[in-house]
Amino acid sequence: MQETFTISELGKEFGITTRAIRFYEDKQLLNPDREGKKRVFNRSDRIRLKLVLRGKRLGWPLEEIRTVLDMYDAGHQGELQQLEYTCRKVEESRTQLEQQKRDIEASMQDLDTIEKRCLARISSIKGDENVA
Amino acid sequence: MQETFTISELGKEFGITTRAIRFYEDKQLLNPDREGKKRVFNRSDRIRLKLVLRGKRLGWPLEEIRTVLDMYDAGHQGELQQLEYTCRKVEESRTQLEQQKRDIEASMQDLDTIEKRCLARISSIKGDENVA
DNA sequence: ATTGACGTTTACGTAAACGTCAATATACTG
DNA sequence: CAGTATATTGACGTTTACGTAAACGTCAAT
Repeated sequence: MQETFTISELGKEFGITTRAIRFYEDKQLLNPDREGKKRVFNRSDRIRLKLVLRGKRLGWPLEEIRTVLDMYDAGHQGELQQLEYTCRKVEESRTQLEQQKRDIEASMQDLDTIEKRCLARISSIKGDENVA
Repeated sequence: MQETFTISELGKEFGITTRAIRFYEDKQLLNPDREGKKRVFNRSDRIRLKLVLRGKRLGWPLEEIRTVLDMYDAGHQGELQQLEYTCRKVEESRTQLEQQKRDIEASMQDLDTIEKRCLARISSIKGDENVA
């Protein structure tokens, strides 16, 4: 595995545009090094980008993704105040994830119902075809 | 439980504005009856609205929510073509939900890690306080 | 008769999350 | 050394999902 990555390498790997990556940096989600003017992403930057995309798949706004990313760092250094704040944020995120999980379960069940109805109707149509 | 609902009743119940509800109607997510010009929502409209909000919590765009809502109806009536199309759409949604579920599990684990680190640091700080 | 609570449509405003140029620099490549 | 590829920073455009008035109708209660 490489040590560093260019912006277009990461774009290709994750199927996003370089514009998007620069936008994430602008929004403080990423903070790559520079060689001259060029961005140089290390492995940790790449992981952060992965986390951004995971957050996106869960429908989180970038602002919220940023606070989660910040929690990763905040766990290491910081004062008591900060650490306790982070703990509360962790709880909030957990609550939200649990809600999303329930929503997924419910949606899955609904999909099952829909599919069963569809398959039943399909086989009834095909059955009629055979009868006719 | 009431038979019908006004727009503001539903807004209050679900904590959204009437503007949002009208917007959902405009985007074909809802189709309430009218008494004169006034919208009259029945129980099924209310359930559709619930489904809309569930979709929103999962981060789906309204357009996608609409196709899911359409699947609920498409299961009942329609021709073979339509039914098979719906089945494929069901599969797509299932795949996406499974991805989201994986993302939630991963996020949960990350939150655990973060919290443990935080609690460890907190107790170490408080411990130092006692020692000092 | 008017006030207040609710409803309507029309229309412009806005924040988020990029897309899409344009102009420019830098690097390697034949 | 010209050409091609890749990078940069603006800056304006676009889509989604509403917010926010404005201007008006309706109906019950004071």
